[in-house]
Amino acid sequence: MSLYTTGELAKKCGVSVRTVQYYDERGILVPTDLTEGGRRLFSEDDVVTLETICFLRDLDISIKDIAELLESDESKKVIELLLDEQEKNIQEDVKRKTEQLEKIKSIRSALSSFKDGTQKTIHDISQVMEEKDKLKKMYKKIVVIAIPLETVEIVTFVIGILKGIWIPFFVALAVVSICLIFMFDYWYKQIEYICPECHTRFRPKKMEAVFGNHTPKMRKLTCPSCKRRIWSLEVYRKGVNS
Amino acid sequence: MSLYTTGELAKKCGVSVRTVQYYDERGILVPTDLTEGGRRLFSEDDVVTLETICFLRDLDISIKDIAELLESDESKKVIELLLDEQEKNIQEDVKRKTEQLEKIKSIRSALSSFKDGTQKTIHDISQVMEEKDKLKKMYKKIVVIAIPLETVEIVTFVIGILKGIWIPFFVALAVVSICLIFMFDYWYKQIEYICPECHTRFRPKKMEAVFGNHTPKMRKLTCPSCKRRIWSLEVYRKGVNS
DNA sequence: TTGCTCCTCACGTCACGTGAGGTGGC
DNA sequence: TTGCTCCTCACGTCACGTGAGGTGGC
Repeated sequence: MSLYTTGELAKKCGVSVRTVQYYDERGILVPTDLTEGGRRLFSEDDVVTLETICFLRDLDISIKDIAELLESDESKKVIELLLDEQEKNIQEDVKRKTEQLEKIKSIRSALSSFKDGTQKTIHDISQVMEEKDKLKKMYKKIVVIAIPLETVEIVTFVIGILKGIWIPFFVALAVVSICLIFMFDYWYKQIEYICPECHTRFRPKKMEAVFGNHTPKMRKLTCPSCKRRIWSLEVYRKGVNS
Repeated sequence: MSLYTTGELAKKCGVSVRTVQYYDERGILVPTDLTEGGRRLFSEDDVVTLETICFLRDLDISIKDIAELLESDESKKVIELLLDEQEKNIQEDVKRKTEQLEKIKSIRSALSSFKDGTQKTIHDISQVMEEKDKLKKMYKKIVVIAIPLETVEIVTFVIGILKGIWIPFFVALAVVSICLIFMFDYWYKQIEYICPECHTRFRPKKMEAVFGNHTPKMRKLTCPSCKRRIWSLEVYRKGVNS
């Protein structure tokens, strides 16, 4: 039976000498023997142990847990519990990191509308993103109400064409128009914009809010502070519903 | 302009007092003022700074990098570089963790064929999984060779049926049979099995290897050490091709 | 005898958490 | 005056890496 020195064992298993020493210190890889000079000597069994440790460490299982596992001989359940737990941990990590990746994407696209990269810019972007969910919820509400309204309009219009009865259409048109005005008001009360030039949060004039050129997240508006007409970022108004 | 104490600021931003103190220590959140008694006083600007820090920390950006970012005012490129780097890091992490999840799955399924949960069992499983890639490669080779052979057999068989010319079929059959014997030999030389009962690595008898009941990863074999006929795990033979 | 390996402290990493013991401020 | 908050050390966390200074073993 050949015995290995610390360095030999380390090389065989692809770890550092310090790591082997550390595992001894932590009590999970105790050398089979010591020389008179105090040097560690490891057996083939120790090689197996170290390989096992490396295998578990590759799964990011903590040394504490590995110690428990190695001590509690003959317990399948310990391993299974450990694997379950570790799986959960990793799944949560993956979820978190996936969200982070999404966030980074959003930041990049938001960043492109700002000219500078000041702290204020980053803060503005963080604000936009914080309140994104609230904005989304509001738009969902609007869509949920708008769809049946649109349906009624189309149906009454078709009736008008097919049967020549136009009264339902005009009644619907009136009702829908009133609803749209209310919805606009609802929306207008809950949003504001950030000027990417001077970082001011402002509310647009109603006319601009209605007719301004826009994308889902931005709108070409005149900033009341710096007076520039510029693509501004839509955000949920602070203080509403809190 | 209202000023915040450490505790107030911490509460407002949802962090601990100690964290605020630590950020001051690291120089990224220096209080606007100090009382005569040495207590920190933070302004509204400091709130913005802390919110920015929290936003960046949520992306696991290090305090060192945050410090650089906050100091280098007016530099969009710094942020973009940071985001790029962080994105890479996170993607690598996700990749690694996804692999870990796959591994855990495999371990669970391998574990089910063992009765105990000894260190040896874990080591056996680690060995099985280490050499999995090699096994897969070998099977790929076999399949790549087997598919054209099978095709030739089928084609010649069809020719036989349609045209009554059977000579090509029998010639092909002979050739294919010889190839299959060589392939079996190739396979047989590269694999061995682990007995889940006594943890012995062994090579099966040829007859059992041919006719033994099996799944892709296991085969019912007689362990030469403990003599039990048991579902054993297929592994790549140690020392081959190294 | 000369390199080389190995040994044991002991500090550094990273972003805080957690006391301890003392004090400011309402 | 009494709680409450805040202050500054200073140690602990986790799995090692990295010297320093000394020694074993071929």
